[in-house]
Amino acid sequence: MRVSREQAAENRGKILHTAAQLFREKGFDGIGIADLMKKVGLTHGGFYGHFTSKEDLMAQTCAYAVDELLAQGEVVRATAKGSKYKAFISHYLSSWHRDNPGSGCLMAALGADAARQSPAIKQAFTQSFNRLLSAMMNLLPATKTEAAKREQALLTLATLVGAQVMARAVDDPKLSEEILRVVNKKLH
Amino acid sequence: MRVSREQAAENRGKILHTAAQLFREKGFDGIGIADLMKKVGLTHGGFYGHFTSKEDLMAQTCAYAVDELLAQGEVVRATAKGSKYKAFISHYLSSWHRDNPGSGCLMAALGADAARQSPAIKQAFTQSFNRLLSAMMNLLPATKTEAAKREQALLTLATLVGAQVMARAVDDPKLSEEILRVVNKKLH
DNA sequence: TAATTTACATGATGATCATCATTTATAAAT
DNA sequence: ATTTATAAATGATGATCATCATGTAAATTA
Repeated sequence: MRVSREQAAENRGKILHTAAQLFREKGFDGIGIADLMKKVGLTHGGFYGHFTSKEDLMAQTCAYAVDELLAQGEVVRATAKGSKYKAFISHYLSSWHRDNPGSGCLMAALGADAARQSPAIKQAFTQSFNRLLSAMMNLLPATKTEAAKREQALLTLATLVGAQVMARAVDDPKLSEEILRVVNKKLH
Repeated sequence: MRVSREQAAENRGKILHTAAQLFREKGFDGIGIADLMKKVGLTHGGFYGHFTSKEDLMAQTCAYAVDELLAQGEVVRATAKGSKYKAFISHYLSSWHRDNPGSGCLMAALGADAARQSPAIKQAFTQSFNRLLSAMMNLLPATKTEAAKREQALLTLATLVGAQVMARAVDDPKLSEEILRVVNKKLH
């Protein structure tokens, strides 16, 4: 049953949005095409009209997830009272972010997965990384040099990603909270 | 064909050692029992005499990998000229470590995977985390308080893990080197 | 030496997976 | 109004997976 052009485009967007969430929640290997499409509200057969393969979807999802993250970041940025940089750090290290990887940082959720994937996906991931890094640099005081901003953004991003990976991996709630709290404190 | 008790024990150890390597290289979902056993030099059927399930192996592998890491850490520690803490950081952020996740840090290789696994595995992972954290604290000057050592170890570990995850995920060799170099510089 | 135990091999099970050929229904084009 | 194009549904394909029942040969025990 054919649908309208706009309906098809909307379906394609839904696949990307749902994939961006499920991949981050369950990993690239943790979700299949059939389950993904069921969540979208379609059957698995229609998938290959929109994407040539699962790998194709994985690559496109990296870019899509960053689009969403940067849009989400604009909101945090607009509502921040004091330093936008510190507001971002606190937001990143929140327990909400820890408990909702599906709408959170791509690096923390899929960085380790991406490292094991094909060159095509690693390339898409690298572009996403560069976009996130640039966004972080823009939160830093304009008085600093570009080189200094880049170094600080790299260091801070590494710390944030590692903290969130560890906070999510451990079972002990107190330990998980401690990781987020201590890193948040040290980063301010 | 039955083998001797010691041969059986050695086989069990080989399974753990190989699993510890392959899981870190390919992720928990990236390697199957049949391929793992083939790498050990046995067939898949023998696996269930040593472990009750793949999940059982995953949990035991977490502890085993840390045993190896701590033994490996003793070597670095013994051969370090100056500060053992800084020697560890440089070793962690080396390109050798980036390119050999199979014998590297458990957190960086499997942290994101562990977050998605069953409580039993997250529990084993948490114990491994605590052991690694203690080992890091022991590298810090004895003059500091336990609380201060713990905070610094947590912060540094987060930064190291995040840096290695990112360095492995990106495709661009120069960018990957930059991440390791900048974080290494900032951490000294 | 004979009996027993058991580590591993073989082969099968059913589940899940990505992918694709075919069909169907409906939007778009004529 | 008729034709054409196509998005999605259906169902099948072969591959891979974890797990297990059974067989076998050799180590252990008696």
